[in-house]
Amino acid sequence: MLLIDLARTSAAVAADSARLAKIRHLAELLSRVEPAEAEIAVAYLSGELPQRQIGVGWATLRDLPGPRQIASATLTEVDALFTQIKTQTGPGSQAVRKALISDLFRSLTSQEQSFLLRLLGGELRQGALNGVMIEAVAKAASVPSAEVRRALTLRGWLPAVGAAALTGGVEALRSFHLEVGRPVAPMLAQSAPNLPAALLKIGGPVAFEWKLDGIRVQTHRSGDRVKVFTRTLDDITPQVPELVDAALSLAADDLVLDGEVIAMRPDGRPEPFQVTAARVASKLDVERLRETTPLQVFFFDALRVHGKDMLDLPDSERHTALEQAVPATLLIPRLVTADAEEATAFYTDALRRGHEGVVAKSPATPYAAGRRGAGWIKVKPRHTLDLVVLAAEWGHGRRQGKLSNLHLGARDPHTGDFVMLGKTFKGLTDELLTWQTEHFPTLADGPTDTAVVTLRPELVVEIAFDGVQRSPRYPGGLALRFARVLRYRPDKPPTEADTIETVRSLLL
DNA sequence: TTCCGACAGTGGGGTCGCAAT
DNA sequence: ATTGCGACCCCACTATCGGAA
Repeated sequence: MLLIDLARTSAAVAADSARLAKIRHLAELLSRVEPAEAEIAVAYLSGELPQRQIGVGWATLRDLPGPRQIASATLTEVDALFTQIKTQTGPGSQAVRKALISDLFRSLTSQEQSFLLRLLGGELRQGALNGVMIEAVAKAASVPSAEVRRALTLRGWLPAVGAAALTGGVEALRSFHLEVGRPVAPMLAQSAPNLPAALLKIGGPVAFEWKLDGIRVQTHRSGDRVKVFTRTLDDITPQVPELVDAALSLAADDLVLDGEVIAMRPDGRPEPFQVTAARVASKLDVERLRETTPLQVFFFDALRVHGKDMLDLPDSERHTALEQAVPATLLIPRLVTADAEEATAFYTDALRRGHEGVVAKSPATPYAAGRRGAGWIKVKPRHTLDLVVLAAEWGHGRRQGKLSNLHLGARDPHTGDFVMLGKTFKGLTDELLTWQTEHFPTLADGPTDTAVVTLRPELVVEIAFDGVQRSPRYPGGLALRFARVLRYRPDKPPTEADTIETVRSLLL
């Protein structure tokens, strides 16, 4: 199949806003792809590469050659080139990558170029990713989408599942099993603003567990072989030897566990997320890091114990099996209750100990991997501050032509100036975006046709955020975590905005 | 007819390892 | 030695479609 076929389909998908129409376009193409190219087609049209990453980003994609008129590139050829690019390494490799990409682009039409630019840039922007592609695969292969979903849960990689469905139908999909050593799509949580809301969503008794601010880890053990995967199914086994040891210390030797790994201080309080993230990302001298920044693992779910798959069992049964297989020191604290007061005490205790919050779980739900079902609901405290808008950036994609990303500042009471604490584009409605775009030019302190439009510090905005972290980037050495807009405060003058000292006092 | 679950999109800060400067 | 880049860790929120109620 030709790349231009995919590029045309992608354009048609982007042009139709209805999901069912997108699915029709995708299914039409998938139903005529050769078996050998099925995985490539499913990958490209859902924004992935069969190679996952090939070391090419936006910087490499700048200043590429112009298009030609005739489309001739096949999927197989492009895929082979991407594999070649991925294998480049060592001095000079970046230049080779760039040369290979340039050669490819010289042979492409403008429609093919546009498609690959978005694909390699990681922003397909056709309104169809995994969720829509699952339906398209099901339609093209004439199989129920539930079968595709089930296989995807167990395999964790849609291009492989899609290719299996297209070439082998339901039978091929049913051959996917939980395989020890191969990661499963992790179950994700929804969020609720507070405990009562979480209790209400689930109803009946609820299992509450501490939410630790660390890194999600899926741990597989078969005999003396252990593998550890992140939320995005990347293998981090070499970086977490403590976790490998913990898994090997268990009596059960055929298991898959879900948990969180986190760096703990000697006094038992958790390190800030930055410390855990740096530790887990480090690949050099892990043995030394093990002493300076030890990791601890806390398991909260069991997908397989003693060789028995438990994904379809209710949470309460999985947890019973977990308790039997894992000592209490390796378990996340958990309380099952229907009582709001007990739940509140558990929550405040978790926060007092420095943790992020709690996750409320329905004892009845199976391990619904890969979907944010209502089975798990996270609850975290929310802080707010009144900050000053220092600048705004022009948006991209559906925010093209709108002033979007806000630069936020806190007041310095000594100088009267404002100290930048980060940016946010979250929480803005279309109405607010339109208002900003019309109103901000009247506040502009300079040109408005630049990427960043500087404003006079006159507008106060109420911002919600999860916490304060140390920043090497901003002048105050502080940044807000997960900042989002709640509302503008035209009633409040900037001289009454919150101060940098208030923000600093939140860094504990 | 209305409601609501699922999905895609829009990006945020921090950190690492590697290659280039 | 420092900078730029790609990748990946954490993540909130809104708009939209279309099936469920």
